[in-house]
Amino acid sequence: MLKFSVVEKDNNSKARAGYFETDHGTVETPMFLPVGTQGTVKAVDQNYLETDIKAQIVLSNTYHLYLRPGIEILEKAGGLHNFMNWHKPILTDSGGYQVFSLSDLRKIKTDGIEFSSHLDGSKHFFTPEKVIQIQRSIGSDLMMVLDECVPYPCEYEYAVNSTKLTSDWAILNKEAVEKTKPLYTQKQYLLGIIQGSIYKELREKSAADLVKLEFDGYAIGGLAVGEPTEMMYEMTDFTTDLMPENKVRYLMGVGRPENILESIERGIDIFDCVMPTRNARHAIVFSWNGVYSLRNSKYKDDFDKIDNECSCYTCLNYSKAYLKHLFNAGEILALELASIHNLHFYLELVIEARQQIINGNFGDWKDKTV
RNA sequence: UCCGCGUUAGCUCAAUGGUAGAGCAUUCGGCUGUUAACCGAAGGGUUGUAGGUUCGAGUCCUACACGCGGAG
Repeated sequence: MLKFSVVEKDNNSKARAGYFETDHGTVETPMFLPVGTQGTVKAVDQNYLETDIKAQIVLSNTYHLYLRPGIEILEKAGGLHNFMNWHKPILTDSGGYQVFSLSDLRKIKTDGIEFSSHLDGSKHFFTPEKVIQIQRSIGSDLMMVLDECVPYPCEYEYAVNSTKLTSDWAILNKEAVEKTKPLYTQKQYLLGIIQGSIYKELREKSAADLVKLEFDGYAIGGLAVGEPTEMMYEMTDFTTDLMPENKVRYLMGVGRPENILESIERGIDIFDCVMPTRNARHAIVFSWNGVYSLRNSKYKDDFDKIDNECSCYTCLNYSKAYLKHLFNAGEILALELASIHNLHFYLELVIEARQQIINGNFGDWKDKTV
């Protein structure tokens, strides 16, 4: 069982500072997971992730790694940690999100999901058992159950059936983990995913079904898929009350800096999102002074750093004008430098949030920051 | 000097005599468990100049200017 400890609780909200331990190290919460779908956080070398960005854990993806390079290569490499030379914890998503994002290429059946590979059109069938088996081959420290991430809006009738499917699969995921063993030396834990779209009674049912199964931690899935932000906050707030206090809580796919702080306040411990990396590649940078686009012409002769308070590699060495030039010229260094900065900012944000919770000042700090 | 080809958006180029467009560039948006170094929108034109033919000319005719190639 994954041991999650709460270090300090906020007096005025559900925010909490804690940590959990894996065989690849401790993760202090609240924490943000850089997204490394294909065994790489796009445009950022593992060395920067560890030393400059101070990432404590990264997320990777079962579906993508299964298609390429494939489980045979991953096993030959001795697992993903060895393969990508990353020595800290890895969490793998199951492919449930690809049910949502590759909706034209898949068919959902009662016992699993049929995918047409987006790479070569070949057919693949994902079941809860199969997804656990692949995550064994990957060797992720934290595995995710196979679920269905439904779009927004979602008809009630569809959400009822989908939530039941995710609950049924949760049982099979759990059994598959109990029936199999890790291929490598590290322990592997399994997190359940609470679904239910925007319907509170379905979130309640989903949470109840999953809590019974005693997962190592619990995620909220199916949010940040297009619903209004207030609705996302409300569902998060509602759902964290249904989740065990002594298990890590993961809000999948969220989000913007303000979404993360608001969700910490509502009791979430870990987050992942493509936003800092994808937006970096699209010339959008985050800072303590807000978000801005290095595409804008006003930065062409702005020789200040992206953020005067930032201590990241990019800000220590380069100006906005230079970054803008690199983006305009289509130079790949732009993608790397902006990604390093954004991830550094996201990590600093959650690390600072943790410190503020411990100091008993989270609420005031959050209000000033958002 | 003659012959041929060419001249259309900032650039490279489209457009059977019938509402002048595209790509790139520029400017501005959007990205939330990555099919995304991606996607979208906007601005931008006396079609080299001056005439002519025609209901109508970027398109046909004449002259001139400029560029490229060839001949002498």
